[in-house]
Amino acid sequence: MIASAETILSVAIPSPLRRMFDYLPPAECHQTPETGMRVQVTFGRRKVIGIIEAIKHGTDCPPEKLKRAESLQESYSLLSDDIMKLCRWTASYYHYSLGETLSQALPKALRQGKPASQGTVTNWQSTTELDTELRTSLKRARKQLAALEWLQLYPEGVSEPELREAGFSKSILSQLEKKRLIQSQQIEITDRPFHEFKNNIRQPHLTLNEEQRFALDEITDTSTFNSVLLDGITGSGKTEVYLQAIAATLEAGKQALVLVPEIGLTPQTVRRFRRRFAVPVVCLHSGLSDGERLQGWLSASRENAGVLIATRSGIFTPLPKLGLIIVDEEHDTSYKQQDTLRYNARDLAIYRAKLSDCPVILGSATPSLETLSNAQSGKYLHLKLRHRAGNAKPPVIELLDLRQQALKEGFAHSLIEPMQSHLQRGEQVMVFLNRRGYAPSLICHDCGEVSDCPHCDAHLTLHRQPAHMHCHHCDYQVAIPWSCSKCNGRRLQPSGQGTERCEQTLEQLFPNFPVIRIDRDSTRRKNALTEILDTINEGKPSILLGTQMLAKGHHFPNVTLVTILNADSGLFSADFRGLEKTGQLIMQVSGRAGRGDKPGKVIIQTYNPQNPALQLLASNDYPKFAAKLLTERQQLNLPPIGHLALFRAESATAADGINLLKLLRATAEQMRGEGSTTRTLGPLPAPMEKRQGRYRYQLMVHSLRRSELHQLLNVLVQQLESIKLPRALRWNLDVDPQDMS
DNA sequence: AGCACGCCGACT
DNA sequence: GTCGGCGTGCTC
Repeated sequence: MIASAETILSVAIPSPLRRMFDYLPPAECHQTPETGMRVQVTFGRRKVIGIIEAIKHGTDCPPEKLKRAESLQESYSLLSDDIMKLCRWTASYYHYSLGETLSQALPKALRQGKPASQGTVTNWQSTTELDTELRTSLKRARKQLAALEWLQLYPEGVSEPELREAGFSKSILSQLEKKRLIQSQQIEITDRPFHEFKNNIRQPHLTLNEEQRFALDEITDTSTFNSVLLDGITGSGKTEVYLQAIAATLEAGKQALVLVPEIGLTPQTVRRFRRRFAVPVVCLHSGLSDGERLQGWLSASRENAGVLIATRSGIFTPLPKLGLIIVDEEHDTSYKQQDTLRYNARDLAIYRAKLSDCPVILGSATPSLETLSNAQSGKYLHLKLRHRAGNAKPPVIELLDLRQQALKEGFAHSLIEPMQSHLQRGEQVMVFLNRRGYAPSLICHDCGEVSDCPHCDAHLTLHRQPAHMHCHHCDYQVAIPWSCSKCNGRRLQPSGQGTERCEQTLEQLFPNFPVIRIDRDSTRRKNALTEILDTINEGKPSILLGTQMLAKGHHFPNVTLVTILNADSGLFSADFRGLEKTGQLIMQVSGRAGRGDKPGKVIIQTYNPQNPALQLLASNDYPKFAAKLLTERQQLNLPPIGHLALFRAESATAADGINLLKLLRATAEQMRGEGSTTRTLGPLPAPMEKRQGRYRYQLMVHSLRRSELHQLLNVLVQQLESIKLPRALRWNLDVDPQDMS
C-alpha cells in the first residue's frame, strides 16, 4: 500500500461489486470522519450514498483515479460498531457485497440520503373523562369508544402513527375531534431516553403457572450471552414469558428487540405490548411509510424506544442498550429473505446477541429442526412449556379417512355434521385451505388442456372476484377464456378447490351462519385484516375460512373446531423440508382450537390416515414427529447435519445457465482435496424450470463441514466475478436455502 | 447494478 | 441526415 499524507476513507458502495473504494475526505470538512458514517461520493458518473467502512493512511489506488468525497451526511456514526460487525459477518457468510448489505441495514430514507432527523408528530389527547354517560352516548360508535378508551390509558397522549397502528383510522379521530372529545397538537418527537420513564410496567403481569415461572427464572438468571429455545405448545403462554422477561430487561436499564414473522405483527399483539409497558414501544414493519420507518429506526437507535418489535430486517436496527433479543415463531420461513441478500434473521439474532453479550430467546410451538438440534447438542438451553395456560386443554385431533367417503365439494359428510353442531352451540369453526382463488386450474372438458401461464411452468388460478385468470408466481393476469385455446371447445371447467369456491360451498352448506374469508385477496384493502379480526373476536358463531394467514399466532377464544380440508398435498413434497413445514403448519392451525374455556377439536381430512408422520401429528406429538424427521436427515446428511448452498442461474435460454453452473462444478471438482466432504449436485432444473419467462437452473453444494463449504463458495464467487457473463444471465447464491424453488 | 460510450438500422 | 436498439466496459 502506498502511504498517503492525507487520511483515506475506505467506502462501502451500494453496488454488487464485492470490494471497497477509496476516497479522500471531503474538502473543508469540519467533522472527523468515522467508521459507520454515511458519505456522499461520486461513483462513476453518479452520486451515491456510501458508508465509511474504515479509515486508512494509504491506498493502492492510482492518484489520478482517486476522488474526493463530496460530504459527510452526519456528525456521528450512524451505524454503531456492533451493526458494522453484524453486517460484515452477514456479507461474508452469505457471500454478498458489504456495500449492499450495509445499505439494506439502513431505512430507505437514509439510503436515499435524507437527513437523519426526527421531525414532529401529531399527538392526540383525550379532553374528557370517560364516564358512564359518555359511554352510553357512544354506544352506537364502537370504534370511537374504543379509541377514547385507548387514549384514557395515556394521559400524556398518543402519536397519530401509533393510533393508526392500533387500528384507529383518521376518520375516527376527526369525528372525535369534531365532538371535542379529543384534541391534537404538533409535538417534537421526544429525545427522552427510555430509561427515564419511571414506571416500566403500566399494566400488571399475569400470573404465571409453574412451567412459565421456571422458564422465566432460567431466562432472567443471566444477563450475558445465552441462547434459549422456548419450546411451548400453542396456547402455553409464551408471550407472557416474553413480556416479563422484557420487563426485567427494562428494569436493568436495557432495551429489548422482538422479532416477529411478517404477518405476525397484528394490532392485537402491539396493543398487548403497549398496554404493558410505560416506555415507548416502537414497531418496524412493511406497512409503514418511509418516513415512519425512519422515525422508528431513529428512536430505537437514539434510546427513545425501550422495546422494538420488528420483522426480519429489524435485526439490523441499532439499539445502544440492547439487553434481550426474542425471535417469536423462530421456525417461520419469513425470517429468511428470499429475493436479494438471502439472510436468515433468526440466525443473525444469535450472532447479534453474542456481540451484545445478551440473552436471545427463540420461541416456537413447532421449533425448526435446526434449532431443535442445537438444543439437543446443548448449544441452546431447552425450556419446555407442555401445558396450556389457564383452563385450556390441548385440542383433540382426529384423522378423517376420505377413502370411499361421499364428498360434497371437498367436504365429507362426517365433517359437515360436527361443523353444524359446533355452530349450533354458538361456537366458531375454522376451515383451513391453503389455496387462494376460486380454483387452482381451468381444464377443457373436451381435450383436457389446462390454462397455463405463458411465462411460467404453472397453471393459471381461476379467480371470480374479480373474474380473471391469475398466475401466483409472476402476477400475470388475463381474462377468463371463453373457449379452449387448443380445441376451441366451450366446456371449460374449474378444477380443484380454492378459498373463493370453498366460501361459496360453505354458504350453501350452512346458510344460517356467516362465512368470514381470510386470505391475501380478502385482506388486500388497508385495515381489512384488523376489521376482520375484530369481527371474529366478537365471538359470534361463524365459519372462519382461510389460508395460512389464519394459522399464525391468533387467539380466537370461541373457536372450538378446526378442520383441515386437505392435509395430503404437503405430505409428499419434492422438497426435503416439505414435510417439516407441513407438520408445523398443521400443528399451528390445530393450535387455534380450544384456546378459551371450551375444549377444542381438530378434524384433518386425508386419504392417507395410515401415514406415520400424520399419525404422530394427530397424537399431538410434535416432539416425536420432529425426532423422526431429524433421524431421516441424519441418515441422508441433510441439514441441520450437513450444510447446503445453492447457486441459481436464470437466463432467457436454458443453455447459458447450464453452462455457467457446469463451469462452477468443474472448479469445485478441481478444488476438492484429500478428505474433502464437499460435493456438488447438478446443474438441475429448478422445480419450476421456467418462471417469469426465464429458465432457471441450480447447482447444489453440500458439505459436512461449514468451513469447507464456505472456503469453496469463496473460490466460486471469485470466479463468477472474474469471468465475463452473457448479458441476460443472472446468478445468485443462497446459503442455507429454505426452499429449493 | 447503473451508466456511459459506441456502432448499425428505420424514421421525421 | 438523426433517434435509438442493446453490446461492452468501468466504477476509487
